[in-house]
Amino acid sequence: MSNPSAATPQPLTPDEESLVRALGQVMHVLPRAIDADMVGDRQLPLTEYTALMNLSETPERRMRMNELAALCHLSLSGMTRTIIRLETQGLVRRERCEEDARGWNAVLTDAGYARLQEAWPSHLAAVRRRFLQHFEGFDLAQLARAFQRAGTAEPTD
Amino acid sequence: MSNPSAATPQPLTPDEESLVRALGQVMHVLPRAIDADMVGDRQLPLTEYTALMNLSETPERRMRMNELAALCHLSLSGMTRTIIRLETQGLVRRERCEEDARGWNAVLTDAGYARLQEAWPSHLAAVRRRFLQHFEGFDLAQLARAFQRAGTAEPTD
DNA sequence: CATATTTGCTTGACCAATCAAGCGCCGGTT
DNA sequence: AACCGGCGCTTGATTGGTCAAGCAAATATG
Repeated sequence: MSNPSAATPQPLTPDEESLVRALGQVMHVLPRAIDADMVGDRQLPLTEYTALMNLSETPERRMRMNELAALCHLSLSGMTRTIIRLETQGLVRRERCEEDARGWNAVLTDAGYARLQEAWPSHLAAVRRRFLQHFEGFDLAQLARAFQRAGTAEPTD
Repeated sequence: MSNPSAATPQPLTPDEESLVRALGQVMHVLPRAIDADMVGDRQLPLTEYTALMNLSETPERRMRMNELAALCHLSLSGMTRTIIRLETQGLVRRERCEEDARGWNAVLTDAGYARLQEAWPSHLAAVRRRFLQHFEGFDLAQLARAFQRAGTAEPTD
């Protein structure tokens, strides 16, 4: 009767339950909404924006595919494909890596930088309006730390 | 010079910045991690689990495709396809709707209910371990309200 | 009451992501 | 210096979702 392996575990409290449901909703709605904003506004999908942005934050505006993929939360092959899309638009160029001929650098072109500058305010506004706005009065640093912990996935086992 | 339409908007504060980045990480990592836990543990992908769960919470264990799609954060066609997958496993059955012959009800079978019972603790544990755990000490109700606001997407315009 | 419009759902075409396999290049071993 | 396992990236196949078109039942309209 009190066999722990057969026992039904404690269910979530109502507050936990609503938080989990609300997070589910946000995870579904937010990226799509922001992407739609940016496409509608500047014709630049969120994935491509993210790639350009990460490149721009680097001193030489270039990065190895490896590292860029990680920063964009994309698999390596997903990153390859995104960069190809950007390359055909002339926003990025690929160069063989000097110190390792297997590697490639994605390099932000001037056109790419200009496109980013143009799209940046739109992204900023979307993030503010659709997300940050709803957290006024919260301790954002504390929240950020909690999310960083949750975002650091331990392997499944 | 002070032309507002040409002015660069205020960038995010460092705290805002890290919160946004951390949320991006979470949105990418969490669903995959929980899905992987459940598939590894119980062979039941998160999408299918969610459908079963929503059906089970209804008095007659049945629901119109419409409503179920909304609760599962899925498009209607995505829902159709998920239900078809569940149907071939015998976890769900489809019945014509009595009061409107265009409509269908997805009905949770006994096998489906059993499967859900079996998978439920695994889902619960994953949610606790990967998410809720990191928010001990937070005002969860307040957080939930903020996420509910953020999850209620106003149309893009 | 016949016809047009709308509604509920499925189907087809597509797309962006993933995983797995492949291809060169690297670097250590003998 | 020839080999060989590992690494960086791309390519091919598949998947799970979306949107748009289709179909049948329902409802509104003349």
